[in-house]
Amino acid sequence: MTEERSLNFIEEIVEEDIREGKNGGRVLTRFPPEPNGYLHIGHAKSICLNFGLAKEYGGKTNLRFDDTNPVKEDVEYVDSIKEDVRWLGFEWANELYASDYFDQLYEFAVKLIKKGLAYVDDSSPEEIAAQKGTPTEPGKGNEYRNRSVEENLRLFAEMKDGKYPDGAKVLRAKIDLASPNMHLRDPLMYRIKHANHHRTGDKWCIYPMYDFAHGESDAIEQITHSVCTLEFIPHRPLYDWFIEQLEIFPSKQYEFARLNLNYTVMSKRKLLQLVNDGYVDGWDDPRMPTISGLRRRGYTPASIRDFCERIGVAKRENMIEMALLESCIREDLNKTAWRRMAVLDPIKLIVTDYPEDKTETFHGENNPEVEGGDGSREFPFSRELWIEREDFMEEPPKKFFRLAVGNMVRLKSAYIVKCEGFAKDTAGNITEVHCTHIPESQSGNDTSGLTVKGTIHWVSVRHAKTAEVRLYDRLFQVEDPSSEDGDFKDYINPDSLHIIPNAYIEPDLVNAVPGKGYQFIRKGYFTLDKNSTAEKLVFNRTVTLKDGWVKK
RNA sequence: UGUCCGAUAGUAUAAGGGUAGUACAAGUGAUUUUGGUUCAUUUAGUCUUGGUUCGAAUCCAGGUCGGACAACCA
Repeated sequence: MTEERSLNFIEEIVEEDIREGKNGGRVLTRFPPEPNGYLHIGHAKSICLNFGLAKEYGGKTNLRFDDTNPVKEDVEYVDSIKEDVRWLGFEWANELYASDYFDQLYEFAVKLIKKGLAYVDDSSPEEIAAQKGTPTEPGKGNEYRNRSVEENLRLFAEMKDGKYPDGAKVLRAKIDLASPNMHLRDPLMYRIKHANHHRTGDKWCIYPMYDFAHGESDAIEQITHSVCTLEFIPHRPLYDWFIEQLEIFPSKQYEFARLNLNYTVMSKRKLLQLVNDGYVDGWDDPRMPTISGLRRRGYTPASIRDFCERIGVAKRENMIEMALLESCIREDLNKTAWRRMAVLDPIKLIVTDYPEDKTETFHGENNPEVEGGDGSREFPFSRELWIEREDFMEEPPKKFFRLAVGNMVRLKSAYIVKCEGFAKDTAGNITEVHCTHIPESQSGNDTSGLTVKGTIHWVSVRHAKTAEVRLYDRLFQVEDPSSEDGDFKDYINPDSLHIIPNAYIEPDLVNAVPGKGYQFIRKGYFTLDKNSTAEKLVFNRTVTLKDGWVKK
């Protein structure tokens, strides 16, 4: 009865810690975004991991904003991050900010100065970089390194009191300039920034570096498992050094490989460029891999959580195929989306033997995957219908199951029709398809005994409503834009957005509600765009249906 | 030419000294009033060379390949 599920390496660590009674069996994780951009699907992986761990092992998760750089951060981002985490379905135990700890962090720094483990350096950024050496050559010190504790205490206090301009001085940890680990070569702890902070206002003009704030914040909150991405592995010895010297709670850091998705980019810097340079409509453009973009595109929280579950957690670098994400949303929507009919690229079908003034009302299940169909809706049928241009072929290949002269096809939830002919305009474009119908073949009442291979969707011309439909394709033409030569923006897919200004939709679709997924039968899953209005409906295509039909 | 991390089907991820499994993708067939769904089925993998062992994806050693690390960013 026990479902045997394999654990990822972090779950194994947590389980072992619990077994050994570490931290009294307590599990406290945190999700620590910097409020300088919108969350993306890569963050979703981290969110699902951190919150998932806590949920799984009876613990809690803090939401902590790493807001140590006031010039890049903004409340707009704080708000969007909170919205996205909640939308994904997670609730944090505490909403915290690294800036909550600025006083304590300042005391920590003073303590290190007093221990002779930190000093004020007047060097310029260039000088410090030069003195650090390179990964293969050791760095060397400077005269400031030998300042007395008293002088350091005085200077650091003066830094705090605003006596010096930006960049004049920094506080550095005194560790080892010859360490093979660059992060241990006297890393910066504090820098001077006369900047207004979104939380602390003008209280401070010195701000701690991430490396002197993150581990300490974890310790203050008594985070048991501090989970982050691979690039922080070399920082870990530094965090451990601070914890040891400061004698504070020993949070343990564990690193996993960040998510990479093909045909997109996943760095906040690059996403910001796409937004600022106008390549997309904003952070929530449906082509963006941001949480808000996916939401606007029609992805559901459940599908994203499922995706994060399926990609797993490990330490090797990875590049996940977009097909997996699409598989997750299709699986979810297949079970929940209401079926509707819409014609995106119309051509007129005339049922020549159907009276011009007659209208019949047919109905279709909302969702055949649900027991009972999840209810149904009605739609009118008449002599002239819109069908997809691609559902008729003048010269069909062998296994073409749709309309061609002499072929029969089922009009979904209505009649079987037989194609008798078609009409062309002077340019040779097909303008009409002519059919006759089999009256005994009415859906639900079919006594015709006929079986047909194809079923196509349709909308009554006289009753059709219109809507703008936006079709999205991958944002980039190559799997990994960042690894290509030149600028990643050179590889943007020029056809990533195709707008159909006037698609014909069945009447019931005017009742579509925001946030719900609809399957346009045979065409894909769609959802209302945030800019849709009653006067002008706008649908975004979330994802196409899988298409097993390949022309030979 | 330093330190650290990693390497299992196309893509991910399990197997923790004892049958290399799962998902997605791809192929085939069946069902189907969506060429969807569902079901069945096939293809396809342990970076390399040695060693330990009755037995190695797993442990050890060397190599190869990939990645990370030098910002008053996080």
